[in-house]
Amino acid sequence: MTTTDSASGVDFIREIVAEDIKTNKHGGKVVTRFPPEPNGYLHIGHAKSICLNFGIALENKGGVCHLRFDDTNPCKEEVEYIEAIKRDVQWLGFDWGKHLYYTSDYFEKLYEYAVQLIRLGKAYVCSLSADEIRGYRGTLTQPGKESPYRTRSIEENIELFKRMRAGEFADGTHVLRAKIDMASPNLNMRDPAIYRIRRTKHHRTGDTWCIYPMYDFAHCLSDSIEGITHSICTTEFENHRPLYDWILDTLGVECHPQQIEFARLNLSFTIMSKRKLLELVEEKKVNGWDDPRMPTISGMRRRGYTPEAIRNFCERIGVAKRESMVDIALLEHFVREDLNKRTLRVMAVLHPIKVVIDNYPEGEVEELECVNNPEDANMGTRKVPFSRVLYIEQDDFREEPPKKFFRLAPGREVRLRYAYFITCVNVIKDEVTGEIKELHCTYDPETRGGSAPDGRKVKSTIHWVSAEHSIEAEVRLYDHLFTKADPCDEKDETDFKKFLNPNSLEIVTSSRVEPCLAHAAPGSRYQFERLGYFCVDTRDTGNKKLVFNRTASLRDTWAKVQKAEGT
RNA sequence: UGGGGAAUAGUGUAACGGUAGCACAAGUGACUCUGGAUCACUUUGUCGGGGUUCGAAUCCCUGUUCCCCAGCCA
Repeated sequence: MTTTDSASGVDFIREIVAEDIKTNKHGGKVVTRFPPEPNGYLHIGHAKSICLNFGIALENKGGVCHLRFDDTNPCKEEVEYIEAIKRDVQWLGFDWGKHLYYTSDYFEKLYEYAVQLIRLGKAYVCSLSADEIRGYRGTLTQPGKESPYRTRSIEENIELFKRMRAGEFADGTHVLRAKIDMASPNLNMRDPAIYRIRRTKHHRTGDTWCIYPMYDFAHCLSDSIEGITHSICTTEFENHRPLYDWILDTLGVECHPQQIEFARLNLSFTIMSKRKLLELVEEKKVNGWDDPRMPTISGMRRRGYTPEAIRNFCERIGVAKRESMVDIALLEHFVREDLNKRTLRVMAVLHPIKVVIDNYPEGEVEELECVNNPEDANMGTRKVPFSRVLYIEQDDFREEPPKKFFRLAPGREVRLRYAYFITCVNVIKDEVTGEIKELHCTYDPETRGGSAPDGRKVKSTIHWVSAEHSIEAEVRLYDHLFTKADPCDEKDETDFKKFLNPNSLEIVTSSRVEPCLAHAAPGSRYQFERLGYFCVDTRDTGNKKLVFNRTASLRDTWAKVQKAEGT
């Protein structure tokens, strides 16, 4: 695990933690938690939080990080999400050990805390409707009005709250509210609701409860119950901290964790809102939560990302409070960096064009030795069959080569990687359409393996496969999900879908890959030489079908040249 | 015209009164049997205006801009 505190300073949260350890604030303990709501899949923004929370626990002796499902709203939560979240955290490389918790496990305790709050005269049952409560709340600039139910006696409140629990009231008829200050400039302190009635089956507690605690009430107390020392969350909860502290102080609990806020991750050309991601899934704009175009952990895993790459990314982006938008190129950099070191190189031709080597003996096949990974000699070599009829990439041939195009062209000699120098001698076209059907070339037998005894050089090396021996595969090329760096930067909340990239998925159906890929394991990763990093799709690869997902393309200087020349 | 936060190269993030650094991106060159990788070099920055100080990204004053909050969501 890479948790090296690189050259310069640590982030402000780690600074606080270090200081607290030094001053023995929590008896020297460090207990953090990652508290997802099981209402969707985890995304790269969650990965940042996971790396932070588990990372801090790992870096400090005796540190622990809990995984706690914040399941206080049964309307939105499902078991499927719980399983997915656990899988994703584990896959990222983190271990909560025995510290797996659910807020719903604390429902009884939380109920008792609520009763205690009532006894203290600090909570009351309010029978205003939701609309009325909103009206009484006031506005950002005007104070709210006190609810007429605010003065109910403690006894009456306890009785009513009991009856709420007993299911005597319909949804929405009553709510338990903290009695704080309707004139507070912080709207969260204007007698926030802390329990509501919801006759919804809970995915874990079933029909046991018909009242459920609100986040503000449940979260701080769950932290306290678990002995959390540092409760790290995102900046939108900063306004909630006074309430977090008020509840714990008012109840006088022994453990009062410190809430610390950091800025959530924004990544260019994608979105990070669980709600919006759900929308894409439900409206079939993508093929599920694990669609390789999604910024979800499961999507990235299916796309071929490695946990190491994601962790390195999370470490590099840092932790701070300012709102920011990280360039998705940085994420892509870290996958390439990791995959470059670890993947087997193979040859695959995405858009094949037939090449006949005129002077190569018909029927002959030779096995040529290819390096598996030039970055790592330990990965060895493999044999790849070569024969008279080959496929090369359409892009690697130009009948009329532009300037700076180094690849194959009529009369030009190039190297077939690990094979021979070939020279294009003829171009066969369809008489009607003019489409290039096949290329005829000659090879130089002296250049076997890829180098010329006479020392002559070629400008380019291209990849190839033997027509007869190669196998067919489907290759899925992905591009950014959105065409706009910040798709949510619009007045209208629904506008983000206008910027969905229509070309985010390109399916190439008749690619030809090296025979060694015939039994490639689902999920295994490769570099297709000169093209990019690809992995075998775990969902759609079957007996008859081989499907590859492009994780990331290789850096392409030629594409840059073309772009610069405007061709 | 309430309250809470935040402003450092194109992007992200350090520097905690003492040389503004790192990564990505961009550019140049070297090398190369991947136009990959690698290596070297380069461009670009402290939100504005005042002040304190020998010295300010850092401290003070002031202005500006951006983000969050009026769910019985989290």
